Amino acid sequence: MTSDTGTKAPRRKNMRAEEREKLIVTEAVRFFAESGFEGQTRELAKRMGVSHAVIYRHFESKDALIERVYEHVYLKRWKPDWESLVLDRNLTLRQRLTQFYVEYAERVFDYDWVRIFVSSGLKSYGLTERYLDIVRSKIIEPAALELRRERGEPERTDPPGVDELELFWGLHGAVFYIAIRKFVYNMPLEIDVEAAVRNTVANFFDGTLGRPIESSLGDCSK
Amino acid sequence: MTSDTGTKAPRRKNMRAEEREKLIVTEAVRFFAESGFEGQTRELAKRMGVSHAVIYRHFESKDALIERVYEHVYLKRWKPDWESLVLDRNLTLRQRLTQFYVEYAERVFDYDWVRIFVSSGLKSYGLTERYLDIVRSKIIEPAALELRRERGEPERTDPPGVDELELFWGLHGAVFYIAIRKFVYNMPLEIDVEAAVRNTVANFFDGTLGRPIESSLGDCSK
DNA sequence: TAGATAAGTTACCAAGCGGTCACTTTTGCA
DNA sequence: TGCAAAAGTGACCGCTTGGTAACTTATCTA
Repeated sequence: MTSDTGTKAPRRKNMRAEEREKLIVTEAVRFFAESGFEGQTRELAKRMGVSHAVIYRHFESKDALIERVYEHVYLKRWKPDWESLVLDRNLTLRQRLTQFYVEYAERVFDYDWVRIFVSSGLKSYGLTERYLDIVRSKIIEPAALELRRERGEPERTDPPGVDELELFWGLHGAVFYIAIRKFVYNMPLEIDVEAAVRNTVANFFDGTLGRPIESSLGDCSK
Repeated sequence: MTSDTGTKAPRRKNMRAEEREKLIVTEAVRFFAESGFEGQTRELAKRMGVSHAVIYRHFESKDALIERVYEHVYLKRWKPDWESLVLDRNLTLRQRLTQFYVEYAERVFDYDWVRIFVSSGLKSYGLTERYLDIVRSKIIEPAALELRRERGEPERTDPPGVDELELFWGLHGAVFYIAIRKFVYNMPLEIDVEAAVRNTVANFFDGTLGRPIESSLGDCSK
């Protein structure tokens, strides 16, 4: 019956533990992004063409797997360069934030990331809080301080007040909402994401009344 | 054993169907907002001090109940006045949008509404899409057309282009993100919501550079 | 190449869950 | 006051689901 040429050909390929674990995490990211964390391990296993017991050979529990998914999705995407970018006084604050948000959107605005982020916010394992702490301390606060200078205010060293922070949370929200519309609300975005981000930052600085409507190519690099 | 005074006192109170249904929906709204739609009917019933079969006497299925929750949460909160408010040329566009978003936030920014809205976005029953259609056609598009006039552009009748719409989606996002931070990400908002909304709208019109940082009392009524 | 070890499978458990049904209790009304 | 209809209960069904264990198959190495 078997048509192989004498050498016992394995019907099934085994993967090395490490490789399989990686694959499980990768698949799980996409899977949980689609189904939410209620998605069943059997379904996930089926996607990999494997029995669901395999998952439990490599992960202690479903929760342990979810933990790994978090790590993979959150921590791996933060670019430490961004922290110095915001402080780089060779550029205007507007240039810095434009570049930051364009790069940020590039790395973070995808189906998996956005949905898992929002899902876990609803579940509140405390992970979104931790992530947003990073955003605040590395981006929002520094930007608020830089704005003082940009505006030519006298040098001060006191930490930014609530209103100064709120301002930049507002920008962050406007940008992030682009991703929410696309990946959570499933609204068709007729403009490409980069252009949307550029426009959002531009409008943040200039205001609506001070600025003509730009084409989607929106240029604010200078 | 029974200490009542002779008249057969009912051990259990029955509710009228209509009243019970209302109570179930009310409780379900809060319950699903907390637990997501995976929350069990037994748990929900326990909160009402009732067996879970009661739910199935009044609702065909869990899905039917969820449907009712949607209705209750979404449709009941839209104020038709808003549609004419946006068009009211006795006010500046800035005044109109400030008032709209302040009222909108007042009605819509609560734990139940925001979480159910986002949850159902992730599940995509198509309901968020329908809701956002209302926002677009009643607020975003009219506002975009009014802005042309505000800017003193020559009268035109063509529908607003993508970029004109994007601009106002940006404002909407910045405002809504306030609610997301508070009820989804569970971030402590140190500023009151109305002030945050006012500041967001003000910044939308003036831009950051053109405007001093305001105190949380942020006044932009004139 | 034998056999130890790692990877994968099948069958199963026990708890959870949506939903139903026969029954009891309450209540409105003739 | 008595009784039929409405409201509520508890036990049960069957499917799902996370998790386990005994077994089979592949792979690495002495």
